Amino acid sequence: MKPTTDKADPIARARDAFRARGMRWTPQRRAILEVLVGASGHVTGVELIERARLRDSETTPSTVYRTLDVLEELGLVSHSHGHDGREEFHVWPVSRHGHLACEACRATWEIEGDEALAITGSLTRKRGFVVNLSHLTISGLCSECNGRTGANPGL
Amino acid sequence: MKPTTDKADPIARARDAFRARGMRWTPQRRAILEVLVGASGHVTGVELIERARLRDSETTPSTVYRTLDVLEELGLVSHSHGHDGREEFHVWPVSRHGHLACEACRATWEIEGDEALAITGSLTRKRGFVVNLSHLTISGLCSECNGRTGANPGL
DNA sequence: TTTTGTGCAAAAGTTTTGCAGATAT
DNA sequence: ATATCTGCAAAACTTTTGCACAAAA
Repeated sequence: MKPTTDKADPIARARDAFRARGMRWTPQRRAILEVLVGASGHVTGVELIERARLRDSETTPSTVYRTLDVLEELGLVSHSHGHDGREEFHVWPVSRHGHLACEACRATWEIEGDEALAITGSLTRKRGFVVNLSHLTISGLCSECNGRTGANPGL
Repeated sequence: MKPTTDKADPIARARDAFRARGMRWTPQRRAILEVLVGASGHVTGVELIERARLRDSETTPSTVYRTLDVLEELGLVSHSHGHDGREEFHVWPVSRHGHLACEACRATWEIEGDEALAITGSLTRKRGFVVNLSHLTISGLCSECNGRTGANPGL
């Protein structure tokens, strides 16, 4: 039989992490975590606010951003910035993959497996640098756009 | 003897690019270009505004941002976003290199040569994807910080 | 002279902050 | 009981936009 606290449940782990530091486990924090866990890939601050409101209509922007700060301090979440400059958050990089983004058509693909290894490998070997794959977005031109782009003399 | 228009001068080339498209070459645009060319690495929008003002005190934010848009359309400048979310601009990626950034100590290194090739190579071969190196920042933990970091259970 | 660019001022959009009241422990 | 959170409202900041005037070609 299972214990009431499932050790594999990320939400439960987060709750424990909060409590272990004397911080409180509130409905808002739970809602925000649930959204993050349920999201595949990135979520912007604004999306997070909207989705969290669906679960707890009282959730306000300030709470969301403050919670995200805490989550990031706890190492449970990390954020980067999209091409529009807005923050993009993601939880527990369970699926350790990066992204490939075409600057022309805006399409994206995931980078994982061999490709990921080709990128991280040399840096790890030569520099001892551990790449945070989930934070990685490589941009450029995809094969389709590469043909029909005449611009960018400098790139 | 040299021609009056030095073909190697990036400012002159920019001026020609503008005029070739029926766009005007103004003191403000010149000032902004000079700042960009004179900057090593990235400049944020706000920095650009301040520095351009030193050369032409009349320069306004709107002009700076509008000029940057144009420069980007012309392929003379590209931008990305720093970890604080602000835009970071850089001119003519003459030195085609990416950046490596440690999330803990914030130190950065350049990625070029073999390392750059290791990263771009597989993507080009397998996907025909042309990486925009000058837009690339790989983050993670450097060898020094990697040892002394206990946090980030998920990373 | 005509088209394009600039300055000004206000707006937009995301994220932050202060404070009084509410809540988890 | 009390230290921590939340909501609210206003502010902070960067970037964008509209419009009348100025300047380049």
